[in-house]
Amino acid sequence: MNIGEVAERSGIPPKTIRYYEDIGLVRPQRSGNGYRTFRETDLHKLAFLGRARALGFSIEGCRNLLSLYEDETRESAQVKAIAEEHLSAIDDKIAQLQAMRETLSHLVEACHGDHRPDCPILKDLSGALAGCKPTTGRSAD
Amino acid sequence: MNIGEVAERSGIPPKTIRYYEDIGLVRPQRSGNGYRTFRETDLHKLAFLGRARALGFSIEGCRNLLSLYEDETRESAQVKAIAEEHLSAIDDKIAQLQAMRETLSHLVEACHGDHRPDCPILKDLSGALAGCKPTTGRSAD
DNA sequence: CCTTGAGCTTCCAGTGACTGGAAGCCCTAT
DNA sequence: ATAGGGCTTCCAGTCACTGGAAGCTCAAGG
Repeated sequence: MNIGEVAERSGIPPKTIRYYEDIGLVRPQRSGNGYRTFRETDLHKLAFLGRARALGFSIEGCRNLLSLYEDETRESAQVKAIAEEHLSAIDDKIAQLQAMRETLSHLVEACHGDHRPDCPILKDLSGALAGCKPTTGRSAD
Repeated sequence: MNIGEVAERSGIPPKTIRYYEDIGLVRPQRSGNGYRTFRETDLHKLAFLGRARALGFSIEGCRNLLSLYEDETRESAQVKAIAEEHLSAIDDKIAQLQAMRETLSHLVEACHGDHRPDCPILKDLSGALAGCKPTTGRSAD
């Protein structure tokens, strides 16, 4: 197969496939005219990479998963460890995004969104403490 | 103030502050020796940027927010629009991550994580359909 | 046989938002 | 005079591609 066909069948664009070759994730052969020639196993590998990437694994994670996949002496614990590490990274990201979401959605709700300049979003960004009534001077530090 | 002091007071590292100057987010003055000189307003701006970045706004988003902040003729609707767009981007990311999390956590649960090579995580990545019992011989190809 | 167009090749540059490091100037203290 | 720390600039690297230019190859049509 040429690169166009693997691209279509694996769902990975030609550019990316070339990049994957560059960084040693796949090693297609070459035919006489210099074109890359992919076998079914290459296609399989690329599809594997596509799915791993879709699950958010980094390229290095994919590389490790792929080498475990091809290693018949692997222990599933190794795979699980990689996956668990990634899972916890995902959880961290979700938590971080949810914290942002929390703050931001409150601010958005509080903003009138009209033609006047007053804006609690900008007020917050400029350093005002949210929900802080200007009572008797001494506010939080 | 020199860069070190603003860095400490704004919580933004010197490198990043220089970068922000490069891309035109702040314009500190220069003293005779070539050192950057920051005023309180610069510090304020940097703190603003720090908070906006912490909420996940892109640099361009920050630039827009900052220019609205400094624009007395702004309409809060403009600010709200930026924030809402960002909020929806955050929601998209959260959804995407949660979808990954969902799949991945099922796979991790299903993996024994022992010293044997059998691994549902790799099986899934290699293209097997999840929950597909290999009943009477005819398995997936 | 020639042309045309698609498909392939390589290489270089850019993305976002920094971050690290090198080389060198400035300032203060000893 | 020297040592150090802080400041300056510029260049390169990160991550995972993506776009584009210049040029070769191949199959089909005239």
